[in-house]
Amino acid sequence: MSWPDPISIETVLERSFVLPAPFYERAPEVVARGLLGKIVVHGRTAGRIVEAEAYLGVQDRAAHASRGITNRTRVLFGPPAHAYVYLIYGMYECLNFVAEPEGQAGCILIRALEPMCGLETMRKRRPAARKPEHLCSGPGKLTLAMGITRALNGAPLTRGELTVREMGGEGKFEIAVSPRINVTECADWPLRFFVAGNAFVSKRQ
DNA sequence: CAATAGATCATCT
DNA sequence: GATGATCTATTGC
Repeated sequence: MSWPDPISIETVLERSFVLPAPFYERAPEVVARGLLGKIVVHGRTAGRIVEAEAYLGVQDRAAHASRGITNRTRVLFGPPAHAYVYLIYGMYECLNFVAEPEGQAGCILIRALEPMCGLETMRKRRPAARKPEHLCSGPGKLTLAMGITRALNGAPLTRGELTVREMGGEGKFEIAVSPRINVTECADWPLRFFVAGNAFVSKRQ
């Protein structure tokens, strides 16, 4: 039993373009919505974003940025279109994209991907996954499957080994909204966005 | 199916 | 020294 790629990495690279930096230079909730359907590429693995959460600046007590600038949160206050990767619960890494103009904090947590390329590589990295739907259906899962680590903290998303792309021919899809998962502060803010009905999101909808 | 315990550590108080 | 933007295995229905 093998899990074939729905599309080859070569085709993805040919038919897509890298999202330009100004795309990220907006409010996190706007960027989060816009990121749904876009493609994260790292090496020969790629996945379509189907779930993302917005984290705002100082006014959002659930956001790391609410504590101000520290060693960890420095990149959150830096220029947009860069990766913010941190360790959570001592075991897993979470991938975020920095939003807002430089000097202003805000980011988007990528919570789930629909795997497109490198499924077999992902499966080797995540033996516990029994179906493709389990490969990237959570923030800790997708970083493992894609091979993304803190070494990429602060890396640009517009060039280099980690990029985010848009591919034409994307059909329309419905966007659903809910409160963010596992946050205790600002727990009722509707800042989680996902593709309605998609089987690859992290929790039941 | 749902609920829960345990693993494990950088970060900030 | 307490606390997580989590995942998995296990238990119990």
